[in-house]
Amino acid sequence: MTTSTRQQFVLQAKKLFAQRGFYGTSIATIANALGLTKQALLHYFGSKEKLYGEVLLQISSGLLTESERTLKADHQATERLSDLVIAHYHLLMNDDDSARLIMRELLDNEQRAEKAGSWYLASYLNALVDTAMEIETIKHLGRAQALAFIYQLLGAAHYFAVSQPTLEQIFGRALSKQTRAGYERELRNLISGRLRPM
Amino acid sequence: MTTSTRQQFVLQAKKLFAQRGFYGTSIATIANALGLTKQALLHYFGSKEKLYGEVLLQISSGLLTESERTLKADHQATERLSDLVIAHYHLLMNDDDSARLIMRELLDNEQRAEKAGSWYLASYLNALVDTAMEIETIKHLGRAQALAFIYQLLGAAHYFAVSQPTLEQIFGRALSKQTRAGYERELRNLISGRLRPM
DNA sequence: TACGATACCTACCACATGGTAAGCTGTCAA
DNA sequence: TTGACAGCTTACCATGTGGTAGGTATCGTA
Repeated sequence: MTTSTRQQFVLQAKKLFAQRGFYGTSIATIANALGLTKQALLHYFGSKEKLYGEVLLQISSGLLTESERTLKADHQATERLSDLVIAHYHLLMNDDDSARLIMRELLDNEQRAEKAGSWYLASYLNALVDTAMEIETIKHLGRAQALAFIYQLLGAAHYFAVSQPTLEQIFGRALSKQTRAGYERELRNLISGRLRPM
Repeated sequence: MTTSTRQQFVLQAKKLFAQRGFYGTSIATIANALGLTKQALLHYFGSKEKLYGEVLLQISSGLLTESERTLKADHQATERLSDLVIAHYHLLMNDDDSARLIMRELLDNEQRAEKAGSWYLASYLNALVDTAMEIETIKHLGRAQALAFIYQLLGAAHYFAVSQPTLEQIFGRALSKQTRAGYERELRNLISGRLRPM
């Protein structure tokens, strides 16, 4: 199966935007990576911003549908929450371009309020907080506190996903690999530890 | 007390680099913000890269000395770890330019391996892991697992610090403020929950 | 008073950038 | 057979970029 040229542009752009950021990536670079000229790119997308928007859109809808799948499972709230976070973690680890791009979007959000950065996070966060509020240990603390808890878990996952190259640079291949191997378990420990009655 | 022009450049650059990233910020913009021309900037720093390096250096040494202060307290390892993480959290929240810039550095690390991104993290992480290894609950899991745990805490702090504008955009002023207010407590809950014997 | 250094400035440059205009080529429906 | 359109191309352009060269004004010091 051959991917359409248009889609190839989106994929290539995603990779490069994730690596070097929006300003650090020229449309010429993207196009040349596909053996085309930047005018071909402009032919499809009209402008750099629009291409970027398309990339964001695809990432967001991808994450959204992926997470909806996990949301359907009807375990206990405690388990479900744990599963959701872990699923999110794996998603980010398996698609580090997305992970990086979202993180960048988080940073740039003030400036170029593409606002597409909020989208997926918004609905996703709400779903997670709802789930957390079903749990006794959390419920009585109120929604703001539940959000804080959820956000810590996402942060723990996302930050790690984005840090792989740095960690390898600091600690070397061996230790960082080992850490990666045990990260999910540690994440579960963190969650279950917090959710046990105090 | 008046800050030297040179130092004003560093501060202004820090702010702009944090907001728009390295490529998104031109030296002309930085200089104009101080009512000077870019040649004045080049006079002091020679090149954009060097200015950036200086910014990173100051941030790193700032965080380093700040954290060393906290490291000296001779509580129990458990408390000390908690205090260290909380201190780090406050640091990032009070200096969000630093928080953002470091996060960007984490993302760009592969590319422009300024490597100054590792610096502070390296020694800091090691100190934290050492502390964690003094705790029974963690010790027997080994160093890699301890690192995972530590990294989750830092992620929880750093990710949140960097997300303020986005969160406000999603949840509005009221709830996000409330969440911010309870975040430290929740962070403590997370840590103590994990450190209790299973 | 002369000298050198510091702190800037104007002028300039080569090059990369995002984008426009216009054209060429193949496909496919009328 | 023609005409429209998709999918590109070359040519071109205005603007912004980091950086160089060379100047001027100010000031502490010999």
